[in-house]
Amino acid sequence: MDQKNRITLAEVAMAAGVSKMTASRALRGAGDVSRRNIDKVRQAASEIGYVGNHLASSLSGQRSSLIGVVVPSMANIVFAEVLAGIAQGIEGSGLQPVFGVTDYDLEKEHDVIRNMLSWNPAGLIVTGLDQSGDARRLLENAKVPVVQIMDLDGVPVDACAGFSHHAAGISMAEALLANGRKRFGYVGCGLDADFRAKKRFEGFREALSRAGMAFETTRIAGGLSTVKAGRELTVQILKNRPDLDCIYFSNDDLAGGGAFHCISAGLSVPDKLILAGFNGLDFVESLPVKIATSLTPRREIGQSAAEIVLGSARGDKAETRKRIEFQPTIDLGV
Amino acid sequence: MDQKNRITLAEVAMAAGVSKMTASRALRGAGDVSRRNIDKVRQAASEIGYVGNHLASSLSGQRSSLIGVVVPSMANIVFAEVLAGIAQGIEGSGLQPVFGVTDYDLEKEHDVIRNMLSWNPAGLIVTGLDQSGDARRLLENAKVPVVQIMDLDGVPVDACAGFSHHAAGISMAEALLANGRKRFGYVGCGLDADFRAKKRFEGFREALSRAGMAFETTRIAGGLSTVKAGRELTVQILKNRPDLDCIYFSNDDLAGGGAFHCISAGLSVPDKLILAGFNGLDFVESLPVKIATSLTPRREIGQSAAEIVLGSARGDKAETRKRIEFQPTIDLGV
DNA sequence: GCTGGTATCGATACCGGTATCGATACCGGT
DNA sequence: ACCGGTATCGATACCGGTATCGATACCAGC
Repeated sequence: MDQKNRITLAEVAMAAGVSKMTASRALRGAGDVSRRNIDKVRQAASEIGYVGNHLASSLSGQRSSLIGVVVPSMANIVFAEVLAGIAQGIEGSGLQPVFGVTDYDLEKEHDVIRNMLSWNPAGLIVTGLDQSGDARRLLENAKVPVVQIMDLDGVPVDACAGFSHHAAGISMAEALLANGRKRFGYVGCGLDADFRAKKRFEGFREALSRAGMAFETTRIAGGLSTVKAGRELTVQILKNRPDLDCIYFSNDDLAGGGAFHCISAGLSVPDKLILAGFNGLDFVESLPVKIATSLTPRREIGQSAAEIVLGSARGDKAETRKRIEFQPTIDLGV
Repeated sequence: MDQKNRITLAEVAMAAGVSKMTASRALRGAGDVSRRNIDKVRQAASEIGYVGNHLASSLSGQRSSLIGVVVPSMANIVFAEVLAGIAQGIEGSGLQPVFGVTDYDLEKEHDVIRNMLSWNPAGLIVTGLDQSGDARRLLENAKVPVVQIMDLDGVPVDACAGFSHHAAGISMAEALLANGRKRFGYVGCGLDADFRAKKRFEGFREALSRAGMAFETTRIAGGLSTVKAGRELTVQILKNRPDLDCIYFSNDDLAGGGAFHCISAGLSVPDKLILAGFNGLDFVESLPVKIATSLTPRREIGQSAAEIVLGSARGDKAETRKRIEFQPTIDLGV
C-alpha cells in the first residue's frame, strides 16, 4: 500500500525529454535552463502530478527546510500563540515547523531536542534558557542556529528572544505597591517545573522585600495552571486570609479563576482586593471585573524567533547570538 | 558554519571497529548482531556523540517518521489541544509531528497538504472533511494513511475521527427547547470559512424549524471568535432584541464574552436568558454564571487519530477507512 | 572429515534528490 | 576561419542511512 509508485523527478525529466538535472533546475528555478525547457518541465510535472521529495532534497542539500520547535505544553494557549507567531514568521519561506512537547520534563526535553536535531533542521526554537546539561551541550554542539525564546534570565546558547520574567515580577510588584497594596498573597501552580513562573514569583518577592514587605501567605499547588485551579486556590487562600488586598497569580488562567470566585462571592475587585495575573490573555480585557496583568508579546516573540532562523539560514552572520528583548507592559486595570 | 563535521554512522562504525551495517543494526536494535558488538557500538556512539540522521534513514527506508498535522488556526485552544492529544498519542513511537496552519484558507490548505506530502510522512492528520477539489485529490492519491478529524458530516478520504457538528447543533437546540426557551438569537464569527461552526448553526436552525420556530435574530461577524468579539456582539444583539431568552453562540469563546456582558449588565443568567456555546472549554465550569455548552473530546480525537496513523504505519489494514465517532455531551448548566 | 544449519558480519546497491564540472552549441569579433 | 565567451545541458559523485544477499565462522551430527 506504500508508495511503490511515487512519481520521481526522473519520471518528470523523462516525460519532459530532459535530464534529471535539468528538471531539477527547472523546478527549483535555479539558473542555467532555457525558457523552453522550464516550461516543458513544469508542464510535465503538473501533468503527471509530481510532488517532490523533501527528504531527498534535504539530505542532498545538507540542510532541511524543517524548523524544530520545542514547547513545554500544548494545553496552554500561550505556546499555541507562539507557534502561531512562528508559523506566521516563516510563511512563504518554504520552511515547515516540527514541534515537540516536553510537558515541563527535562528528560523529555532532552529527547525531543535530540530527535529534532536528527532532522538536520534549518534551525531550532526552544522554549526557555534552562535545559539540562546534556540538552544544553546538544544545543551548543548543534551546527544549526538555535533560538531560545520566552526568557532572558540566564545565558543563552546562541540567539534568544523574549523578556525577563524576574524583571516582570519586580515591575508588577512595584506597580501594585505604588497602587497602595499592603497585604499580598501568592497563588501558583507547577512552580517546580515552570521555571519562568518561578522567576516571576521570585522577582515579585524580591521587590516586596526591598519594600520591607513579604507575601503574607502563598498557595502553591502542583499540576497545570487552569482557571478551575485558580478559582479553587483563591477560595482556599481567602478562607485562610480574608484580609488580603492583593493576590499575585502565576498567570492569567489562575487569576481569571480568582476573578470568577470574587464575582461569585461578591468581593469588591479591584477596590478591596486586586488580582494580578500574567500574560494579558485575550479574555482578560473582557472580564466583568478588572484584573491586573502583564501583557506579553507571545506572537511577536515567535515571529522574531522565526525571523532569526530565517536570517541564519540565509547565512546572515548578524543573526547569530542576537538577543531580542521584549518588554511586557503592565496593565493594572484600575 | 554548517555541519561540515556532523558525526556519521560511518564514524561510529570505525570507532567501534565494525562496518557501517553492523553499527546501523546495533543502534536500531535490529537482529543479527552479537551482544559484544552491540555494546561496542552503543559505547562508541555515545562517546563521540552520534545523533543520527532521520533524513537519511527516512529516505532509505521509504517512509519517514514524520506525521503531518493540518489545522486551521493556532490561536484557538481547541486545535492546540488536538495537537496535544496527537503528541500524547504518538508518545514513545518515535514519530514526530509536523504541522501546518491554514488560517481557514482553502488555497493555503492545499499548499500545506502538498508540502506535507513531500515529506513522505507516516501519516497525515487533516482538520475537517471539506477541502478543495485539488487538495482532496492530493489526499486521495497520497500513498499514506490520511485521517480527517473534528468532523463527520461528509465523505472522508480515508479514516476519520470526530463528531457531527450538524447533529451537535440539533441536540443543543432540542435541549434548549426542552428547557422551555422560546426566543432564540444567534451570534457567530467567521462562518464563511469555519465550515464546522456553520454546520452547527444550520443543525440548530433546522431543529428550531422542525419545532415551528426560528432564530429571531442573528448576528454574524467576520474575523476570529474571541471573548472580546463575543462580548461586543452580545451587547449589540441584546440592544436590538432585549427580549431574547436564549442565545446560541458559535463557540465557548463567544459565549464566555456574552456571559461577561450579562454579569456586568446584571442580567439573570440562565434564568431569564440562557447562553449556549460549544466545546466545553476549561473555563466554562468555573464561570460565575452557568452557561450551556457541548463538551467535545478534542484531546481524545487527536489521540485516536494518532493511533490510527500508528496502526496503519504498522501495516494494520483494519485502520484504513476506520471511522471513529465521538459524541459531544450537552451540559445545559442549569 | 564432511555436511547442513545457525549466527554474525560486510560489500554493494539503492532511496531521490542536488552540486560539480566538463561537454556542447552558438555567438560576435578579428 | 579561428578564438574566447556565454548559455545550456547532462554524467557522475555524492548526502547518510538501510535492504539485500552472499561470505565466513562455528557447531552438532553422522
